[in-house]
Amino acid sequence: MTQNRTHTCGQLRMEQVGEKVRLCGWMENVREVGQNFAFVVLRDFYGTTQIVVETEEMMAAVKGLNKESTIAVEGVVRERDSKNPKQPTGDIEVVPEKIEVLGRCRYNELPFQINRSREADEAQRLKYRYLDLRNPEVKGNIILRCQVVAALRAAMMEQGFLEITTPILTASSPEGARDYLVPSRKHPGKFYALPQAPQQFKQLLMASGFDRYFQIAPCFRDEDARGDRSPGEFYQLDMEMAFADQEDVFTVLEGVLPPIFAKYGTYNVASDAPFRRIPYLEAMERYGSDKPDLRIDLTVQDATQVLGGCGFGPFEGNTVKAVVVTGFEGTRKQIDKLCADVEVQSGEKAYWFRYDENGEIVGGIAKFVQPVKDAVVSALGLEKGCFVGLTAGKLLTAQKTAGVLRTKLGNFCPDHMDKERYEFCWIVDFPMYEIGEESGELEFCHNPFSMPNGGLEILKKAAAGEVDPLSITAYQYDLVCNGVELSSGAVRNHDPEIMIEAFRLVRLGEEDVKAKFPAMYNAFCYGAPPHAGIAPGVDRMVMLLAGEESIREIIPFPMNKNAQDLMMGAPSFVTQAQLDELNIACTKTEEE
RNA sequence: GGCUCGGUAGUUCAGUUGGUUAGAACGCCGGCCUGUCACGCCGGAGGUCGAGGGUUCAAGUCCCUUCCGAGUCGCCA
Repeated sequence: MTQNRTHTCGQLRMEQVGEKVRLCGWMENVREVGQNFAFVVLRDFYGTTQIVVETEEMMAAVKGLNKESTIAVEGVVRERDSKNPKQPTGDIEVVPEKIEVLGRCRYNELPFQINRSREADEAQRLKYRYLDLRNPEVKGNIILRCQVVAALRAAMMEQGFLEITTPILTASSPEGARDYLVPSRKHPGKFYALPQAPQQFKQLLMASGFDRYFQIAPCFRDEDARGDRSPGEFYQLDMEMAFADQEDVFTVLEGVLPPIFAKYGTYNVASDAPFRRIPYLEAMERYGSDKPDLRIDLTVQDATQVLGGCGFGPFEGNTVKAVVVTGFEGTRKQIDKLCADVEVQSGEKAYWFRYDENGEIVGGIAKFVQPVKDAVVSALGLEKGCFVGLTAGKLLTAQKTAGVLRTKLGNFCPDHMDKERYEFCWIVDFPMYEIGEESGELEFCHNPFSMPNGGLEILKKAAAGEVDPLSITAYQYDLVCNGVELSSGAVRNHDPEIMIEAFRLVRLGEEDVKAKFPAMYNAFCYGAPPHAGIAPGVDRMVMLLAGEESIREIIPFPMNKNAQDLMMGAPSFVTQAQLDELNIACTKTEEE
C-alpha cells in the first residue's frame, strides 16, 4: 500500500487534464446533487480539489464516511463543465476510480465547523487546536510566522550576526518577573529556572568576543496574560553587538524590519529609516504614552493653566490634559461610548465639550468652560466645529488617560488616522531610576544593566547629592510600532566600576552586585567590550503583521489566559513517585 | 487580587414587564434532486438555560453564593 501522491490538492490545472493522478487529503465537504452524483471537496495543506462522484460504487465509498476523514483518491483529471474562477483549481475536477480511506473521522459532529472555527468559543478552539488549525485561515497565520522568522534570520545573518543558542535550564535571576522553576533531582532543594530572557548569556558572549549575536530565543515568565501578551512563554529576536552604541543598534533594526513588514504585513507601507526618535518625557507629554501610535495625528495639550481653576470639581488642584479634534462629527451617543471606553481601559474618567460651528461652547462640561471661553479658545488653538476631550489627575494619571483618549479618538476619526501602514518610532532617554511605589525609595526604572547617560561621573554626582538621581537618563530605548511596544533594549553597562556605582544609588553594594550577577560581573572584570542590544518580540511582530488582535492567533499551540494548555492538560498533577524523586513535598494532590 | 462584560441545542446567538410546549441560523440524521462550489428543497432528532440556594401561584428572566471564559488594571522587558 502506498500513500504516495502524484500531486497536491492545490496543484492541478488545465495542463493536467487527461492525466491519471492520486491525491490525498481531508474530505472537507460532500455536495450530493442527485442519485449517484456528488461533488467531494478534498483539502490538504496546499489547497482543495473537487472530486466528482458519478457512479454507484464511488458514491458508496463516500457515503459511509464522515467529513474530515482522510482519503486517497485515484482518478483522471477532467475539465469542468462549469468552472469556478474563485478557486485556483476551479477549472478542473478529478473523476475517481478508487477511493481509499486512510484515517476515518469517528465523529459526525465536530466541536465546531472547520471553516468557521474562528467564530467558535476560544476555549473549544484551544482544546481542539489540531482541528482549529485545519482551517486554512488559522493555518495561514502559522505559515506567516514561519516566513517572518525565516526572513528575520536571513536578514540578521546578512548583517553578520551569528545565531547562538543559550541554555533553557539556567539559574534563577533575582530581577524582573517571576521565574518558572525546575527542581533538580541530583541536588535536593535546589532549582533551575527557565530564562526570562538570554540577557546575561548574550552579554557574556560579548565578553567572549562574539561580535554580533542573535537568537530567536524562547523566554519564560510566570506573569499574567494580556491580549498581546501570552502567558508563560514567548519568543524574542534577541540580539547584541560589541563595540556598538545606540545608533548602531537602531541602524541594524531600521535595515532589518521595514522590508519584512512591507513584504509580509497586512499593510504594505512601513516607515523609512531613520525612525523618529522621541524622548520618553516628550512621548508622555505629547502622546500620553511611552508607546504612541503615530498613525494618529492628534496630540495631547496641557490645559491646567486655563481650566484647572474653572470650578469643575475633578479639575481642582489637578493637572488637566486636552486632546483637540478638528472636524469632529460624532453623535452624543458615540461620545458617551468613547468616554466609557476610556474609563474601562484607564480606570479614569474623560470629560469633553465642543466648540461648535457658531463659536459656542456646548455639551459635556460646557457650563464650566463657558466663563473662560476666550482664554480656552486661544490657549488650545480651537477652531469652530472641534471637539475637546479632557482628562485630569496627577501629572502621570492625566497624561496616561489622555493617551488612551487620544488613541480612542484617533480610531474613531478616519481623518485623523491613516490605519493602513506601519509607523515605527524609537522612544529614547528613559529615566534610569524611579521612586518605587511600594518602597517609596529609589529603584532601577527598568533593569540594572543599562549604561547611564553621563557615565560614572553623573552617578558620583548623584551620590554626592549634586544631581537628582531621578533626572539621570539611561541609554535605554523602546521600539514602538502602531502603538505596540515591540521591544526594548539598551547600551549595557560593561564597566564594573560604573555597575557598582549604579547599584550604590539603590542602596546595594559591591557584594550585592557580585552575588546577584556573579558570572557577568566577573566576566566584565576580564576586559569587556562596550556593547548594546535589543530584543524585539517575535510574537508581537507577527501579530502586527497578521493584523490580529489576539496573540493566540499567531501561536501554533497557545495557552489560555490562565496559563493552561487545554489540549495537553498542562499544568497537571504528577505521581507521588516523581515528586519523591525530586524531593518535593506537595500539599495539593489530584484527589482534592 | 480589583473592575467590566459574558455563560441558553453540537456551534454561533435571540429570548419583551417574571406567564402556554424555550426559538433562529449553521451543523447532524432521513428523503428528493445529474453541474454543485456557503448547492437547493422537504422532513426529523437534538436543551440539567454553567452550578447551588432564595423570592414567587409561576424564574432562562429578579436576589444571593459559587464555578468558568474574555477584556482591563495590578503584575510584566
